[in-house]
Amino acid sequence: MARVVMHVDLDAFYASVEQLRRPELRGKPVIVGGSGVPGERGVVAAASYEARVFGVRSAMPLARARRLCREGIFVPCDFKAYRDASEQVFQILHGYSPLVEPMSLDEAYLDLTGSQALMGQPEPVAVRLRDEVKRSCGLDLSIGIATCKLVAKVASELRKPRGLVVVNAGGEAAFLRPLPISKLPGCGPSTIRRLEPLGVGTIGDLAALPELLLGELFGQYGRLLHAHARGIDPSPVMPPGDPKSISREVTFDQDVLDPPRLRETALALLQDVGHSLRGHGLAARTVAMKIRYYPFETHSCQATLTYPSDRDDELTQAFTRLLDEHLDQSRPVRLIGAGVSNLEARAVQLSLLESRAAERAALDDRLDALRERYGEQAIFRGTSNRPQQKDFRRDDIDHLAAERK
DNA sequence: TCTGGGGTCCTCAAGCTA
DNA sequence: TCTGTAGCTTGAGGACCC
Ligand SMILES: [Mg+2]
Ligand SMILES: [Mg+2]
Repeated sequence: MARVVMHVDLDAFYASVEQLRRPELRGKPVIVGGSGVPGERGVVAAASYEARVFGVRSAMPLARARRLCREGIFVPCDFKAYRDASEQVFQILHGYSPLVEPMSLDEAYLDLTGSQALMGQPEPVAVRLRDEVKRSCGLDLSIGIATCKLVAKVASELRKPRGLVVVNAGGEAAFLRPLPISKLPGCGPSTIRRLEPLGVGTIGDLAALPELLLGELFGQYGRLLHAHARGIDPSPVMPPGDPKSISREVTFDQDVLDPPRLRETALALLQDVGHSLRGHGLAARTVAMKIRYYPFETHSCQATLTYPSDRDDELTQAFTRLLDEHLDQSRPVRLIGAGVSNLEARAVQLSLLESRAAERAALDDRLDALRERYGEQAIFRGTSNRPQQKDFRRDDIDHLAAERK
């Protein structure tokens, strides 16, 4: 049975939240970005549709946005406000499907497969959802509905703002065909640059290329690209899981050539990382440092601990080593960051459970070594029988058990 | 115009080992 | 016993997303 996947995306989210709580900003070109410090280095996080008329776009340096839009109202980011608004919206989303995959504060996939009897046809469901979010949160959103996540996402982006686009089963490839490859999620500047010389401008052009060629050019991603261009994307809607990495970084308003200050800044960031790590009940095996030197050259390095840790002292020790080894003290630093990855659930208390698990793992290693030396059938765990092994004793037992019935 | 911050996933190379 | 290799881990960098 074909799936019913919905992609929901709030329109100009941060800017809309600002206009919602400050009515004087409504109908005006609002540009959200930075932290509000004059002269800071920052980019546009969101622009209201009134500002977009001037050519202002997300990810554009604020300095450029100011030149493009002299009458723009520049507002610093307030993530707490956006998080609060986002939570309200997600409350509503959960009323429409038990399976919601958040992609960011302003975006989510909902799996509506099999909900027709309960909820009705997908399109009227989408209209109700849109109206409910508007009524109770005051925010506009766009919706795409299709048989897979990829096509649903392209659909939701197509008629923003307040768009609703449904792509019926079987119509995926035809829907994508005329669109420029830039609309395909995952197809960014670098991929576009490499496809251009092949004469690929539209998703249809891309779909026409042999899978082998794409595999040759783009490796694993090439095969995915080939499927995506045809509207094929079997990836399931997944509930949120544990984070895979946690990091904090800052770009200085002016480049810094002062090792003690860099160190203090970085260690404060790392403590924040540690705090978040413990908040998630996780421990990290890898500690990482990121540095961006003047003018814009980024380096990263990482070290793996012998065992996972969530303790500031241990993380700090590893991080300090990275800093001492890798910081080039002669170069001005633009950005510094700290992070952890290779995360695992924190061991419960200190002990039994954990040390037993470790013992078991060590035992497995020894058994594997013996098997390598003496053959697969040589040895098994005390409690386990040889799988599939014809063993007359077992046959007898099985036979008796069957007769006893 | 001068390039944020928080993530995810991929690639490639090198070392290790089953 | 030696050799070859497949697969994992680690580390650096890059593309991409919002
Ligand atoms: Mg979005
Ligand atoms: Mg959005």
